Amino acid sequence: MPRRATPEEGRPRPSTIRDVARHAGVSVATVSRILSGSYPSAPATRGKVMRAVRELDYVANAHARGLAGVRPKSVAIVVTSVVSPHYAHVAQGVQDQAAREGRLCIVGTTGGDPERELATVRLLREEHAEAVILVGNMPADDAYRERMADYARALAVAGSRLVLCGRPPLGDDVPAIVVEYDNTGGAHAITSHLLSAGHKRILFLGRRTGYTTPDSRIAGYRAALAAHRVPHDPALEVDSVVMDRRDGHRMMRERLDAGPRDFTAVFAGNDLIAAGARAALRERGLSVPGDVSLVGFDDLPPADDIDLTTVHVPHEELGRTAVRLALDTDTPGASRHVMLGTHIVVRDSVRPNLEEPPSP
Amino acid sequence: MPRRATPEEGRPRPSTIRDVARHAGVSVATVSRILSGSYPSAPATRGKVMRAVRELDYVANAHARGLAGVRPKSVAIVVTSVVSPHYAHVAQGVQDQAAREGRLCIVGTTGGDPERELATVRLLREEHAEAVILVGNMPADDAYRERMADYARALAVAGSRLVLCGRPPLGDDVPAIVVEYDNTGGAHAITSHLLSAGHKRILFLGRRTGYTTPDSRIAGYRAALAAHRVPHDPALEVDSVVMDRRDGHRMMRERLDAGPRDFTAVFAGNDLIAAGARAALRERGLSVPGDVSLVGFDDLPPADDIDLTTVHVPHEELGRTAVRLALDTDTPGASRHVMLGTHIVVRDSVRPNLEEPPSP
DNA sequence: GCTGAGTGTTTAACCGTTTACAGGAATGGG
DNA sequence: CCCATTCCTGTAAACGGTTAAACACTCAGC
Repeated sequence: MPRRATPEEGRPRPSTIRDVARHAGVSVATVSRILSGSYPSAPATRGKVMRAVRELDYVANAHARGLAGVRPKSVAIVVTSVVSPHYAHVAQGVQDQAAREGRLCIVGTTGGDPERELATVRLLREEHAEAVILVGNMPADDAYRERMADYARALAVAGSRLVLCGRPPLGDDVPAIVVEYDNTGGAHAITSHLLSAGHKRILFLGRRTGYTTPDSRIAGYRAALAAHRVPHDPALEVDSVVMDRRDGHRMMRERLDAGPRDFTAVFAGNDLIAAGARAALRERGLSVPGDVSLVGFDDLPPADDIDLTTVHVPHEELGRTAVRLALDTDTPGASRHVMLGTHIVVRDSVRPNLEEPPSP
Repeated sequence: MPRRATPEEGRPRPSTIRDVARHAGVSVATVSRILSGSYPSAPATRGKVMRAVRELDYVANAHARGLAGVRPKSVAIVVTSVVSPHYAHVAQGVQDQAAREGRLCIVGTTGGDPERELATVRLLREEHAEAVILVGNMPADDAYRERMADYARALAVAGSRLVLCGRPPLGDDVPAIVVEYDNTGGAHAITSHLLSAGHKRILFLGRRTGYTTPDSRIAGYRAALAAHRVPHDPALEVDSVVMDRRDGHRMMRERLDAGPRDFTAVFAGNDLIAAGARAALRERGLSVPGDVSLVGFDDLPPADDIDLTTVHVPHEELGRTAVRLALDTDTPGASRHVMLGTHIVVRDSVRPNLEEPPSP
């Protein structure tokens, strides 16, 4: 007999539905039905049961319930890190919506390590969460797509749905939901903003070929240049590896040290890079926006502090939408795809370019 | 017969331990034992089972396992919000340690609402997580203590342990683990730092009576003043309600507008307040540290950006320690209490006070 | 008085694991 | 050659819920 608590040891045991039934003088089935509320019951019985529940401080055992075939009330989100503002905001949106729908939220971090991602998805598969939301930026190669498709199928079998957040869709045959936001459009809009202010030599800080988010942003940058008939100079695109503040500082410092300044504006691939670049500019005696105009992308905390004109990304809405779509049972197996809009936020980091007046 | 999937419908069903057993030609008990690894088994059998597991892509059902009496592999953390840097860092520490020990991490947010906290703890009680870590700042009144004690007892009955992070202990009779950090010591140290630089009129921004964290910080501030025999002027303590950047800006602006400046240094209750105060000072043409010295508390992202001398709080270690202690089964029911140290980080926001040279 | 409909409750099967106990096949000692 | 010992594997009983189906009861209609 695999009883954990033998009768003689006095360790208190959480009260079960059986205890409640006994206490209320009804059967366990009645208690279950009254608690789930999905069945008519006599007011008297209902009262007795509710009183017993209160008196015994009963809470259902989530595992027993899950085992009995009721979808567990939880969604999961997997991010690289919870301290990174973008992920934190998406996670907050997921939390909000999950709480609103009475769900718990499981959070997994991978630190960008595919092995840990695999291990996490495995654990989540065991958990049978309603949805597994993957948010983050991964190289968009075939191996990656294959892996995501595997996740999607495995999770679908376990009754969970996979939601890809801020990643490109996988194809209609893969049972996954995709919630994206418009990187290309945002980059196009803010590049146009700089171009309209007369800037023609715009340094792009943070190219990272093969990664979908930076790729889309630089595509918007190039498209805007083309639309304004401004020649595209590949030498103005600077590669980044980590896309953080330190790297922004490094890129800008190296650029300034490499020779005379050949740009009047800077488009940083995200706000962290912008913050780092701004610091490097100032160290070299260049003011923003006085000497150099600067824009970023993301509209995250540092942006407001340094008065940065940037592209607003609906981080929290991304998370909320992911949960809403995943929990929307109208279209069970369908693979859906939503694209959220972005828009520029004008602060005070751009000035008209006076160095080289537009030739008439 | 409550079968969900009737034979005719082709919806794939996750493979169970029974499928694996059948596939490998052994009994379910053997599979279970081999997978748990806690029992000797013949290499041949082991090979067959592992192959079946691979071929069927089997993962155990966490609910069935939990129900069968195995402690679920998950810890939970409850915070006000995941976008707030302090909580985010603590959560990151929890994540790290949890992942290191092969655990999943459930995160709940309350938005500071006691009702949501209650609801979350309830849901977590159902979940039977190994540990429930509560981090945050709540009014330290009797009602609150009573509620925490209730949580602790209820969770203990469900087999979970309550960990209070950055909150004061509840007493030895309550089965809770407490992980604190030294607010008073840090505030004392950084106030001394200002005093040593010759500042005697130090404005404290962010008093919030009744809340333990601000209370401890202001206690350190007062103690340092006393230790240096500098008179304590209550008019130099400014109350805050929300303790964020905006409020720091407001407090400083109102103070500067209210009359002539009667302080040479500012001790902000946290780095966000410091950032806001710094912005307000600059708007009034006062430079930091040229005209006014400024220090904060927490050592979170804005601090580095604005070169703020502040008190470092071991956020992530707080989270890691919480998990470690909770999972340490050497001392099962014991209520433990750990206090982590803090130390000041000197950057460039303090200058010696020249306005009023120390009288000899 | 009997049937039938309509309520409200109970009985019992089932979810997928773990594990105490029983059982069977080698192995070795006498 | 028999029996004790060791080693592995199988059987079956929990774990704590949900729910289809059977059942009891009340009351209306004929």
